[in-house]
Amino acid sequence: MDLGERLQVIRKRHGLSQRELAKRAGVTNSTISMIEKNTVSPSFSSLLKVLKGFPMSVEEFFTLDLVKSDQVIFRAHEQAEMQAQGVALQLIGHNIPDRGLSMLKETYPPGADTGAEMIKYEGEEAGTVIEGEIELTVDYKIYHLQPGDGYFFRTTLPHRFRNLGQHTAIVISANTGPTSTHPDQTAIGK
Amino acid sequence: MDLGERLQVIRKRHGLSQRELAKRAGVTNSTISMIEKNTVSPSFSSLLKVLKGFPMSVEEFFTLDLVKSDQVIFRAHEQAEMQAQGVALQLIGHNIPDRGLSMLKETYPPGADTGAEMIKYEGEEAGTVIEGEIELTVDYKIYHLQPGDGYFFRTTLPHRFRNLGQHTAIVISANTGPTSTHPDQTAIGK
DNA sequence: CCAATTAGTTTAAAATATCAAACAAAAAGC
DNA sequence: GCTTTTTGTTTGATATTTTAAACTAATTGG
Repeated sequence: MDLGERLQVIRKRHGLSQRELAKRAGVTNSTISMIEKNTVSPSFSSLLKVLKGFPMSVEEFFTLDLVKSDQVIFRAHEQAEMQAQGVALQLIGHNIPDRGLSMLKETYPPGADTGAEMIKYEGEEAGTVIEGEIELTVDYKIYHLQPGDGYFFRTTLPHRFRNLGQHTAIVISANTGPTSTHPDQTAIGK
Repeated sequence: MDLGERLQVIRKRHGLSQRELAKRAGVTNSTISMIEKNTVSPSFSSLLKVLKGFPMSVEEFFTLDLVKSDQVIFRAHEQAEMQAQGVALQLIGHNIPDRGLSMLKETYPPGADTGAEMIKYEGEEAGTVIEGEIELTVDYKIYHLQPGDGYFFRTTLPHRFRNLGQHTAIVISANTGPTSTHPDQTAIGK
């Protein structure tokens, strides 16, 4: 954070000399000079006085972009950074259309069963198994999911979840669709 | 601009005592005390040191919203529990509009950071912490999430995830929106 | 060209911030 | 209850910033 440079750039942008800014701010010109040269580290009160000379808020002062940059490109840069900073992401579901979102943490005791397959309205559902094992039936095809496995399907297809194992199973799921706006129905409907 | 109050609120939000923050920042506790009581007006260098203790950038510090607003996170105990045929469901987010769905399993090593807050296109994001601790910033408000806690927010708000803890953190998240149709961008963009 | 103005820099007192340590008050253990 | 720990506050010594004024350099105008 080069405070001095920041102040100087902004001051010049306003077309003010050190003395002119100092006068408006109620400080001496030497103060401005030293701050800009980073000879001193101004007190917060002094900084406030100086900014009043523009005038400019503290937030604005610190968030002002000194270099003109393209917003889109800035985003791309941020995105690259994030991956470089060690965040590992596993995409479980992909290619999605339209609709609302609900996320559920589902705990399946041994033997639990969502019951006979049922059809929800237009929507999608994705999920991943956190703990235990789950049997998933979608469109009359049977899948066995273990921790780390994920799934994605259209809720227009008949589906069912069962825990046939000996231990409790935990699934984190999210689903979209008209029913999502009615949590109760969604929950029971699962 | 009540600098003292601002610092105090943010410090407490981070769950730090004056001494603890001082230690991390490399200043004395008396400095923190006096700044918070507005007894002194800290030098910019001191302020920088203090913010490093969080850590937090100056921009973020001054733009952070101090007031509590719309609920963004849903604590473990706040989440609606539902039972359907022996399946325990915890509703984490609710009331959702329209859009597609993507689900991610996100692994945050200690120190991981999604980087500067960024704004995605129209959409929503919900999630829950499976393991470890995560610091979530949404719309310049900070939340600390622990296993069982969940969150929900509009991706039009600037947001950021960080793991400030010593252990790996795992979050299951789902998000909707136009970007969801582009898995790569979505994944990295988080 | 030479004074007069304006620019930014530097210097030694005055004002202020920071540190180290002691203080008070509350919370946590026992 | 009592001690120990943790919290935030205060105080005198030290370090830093701020001022006021002098200084340099460049520019403007006559």
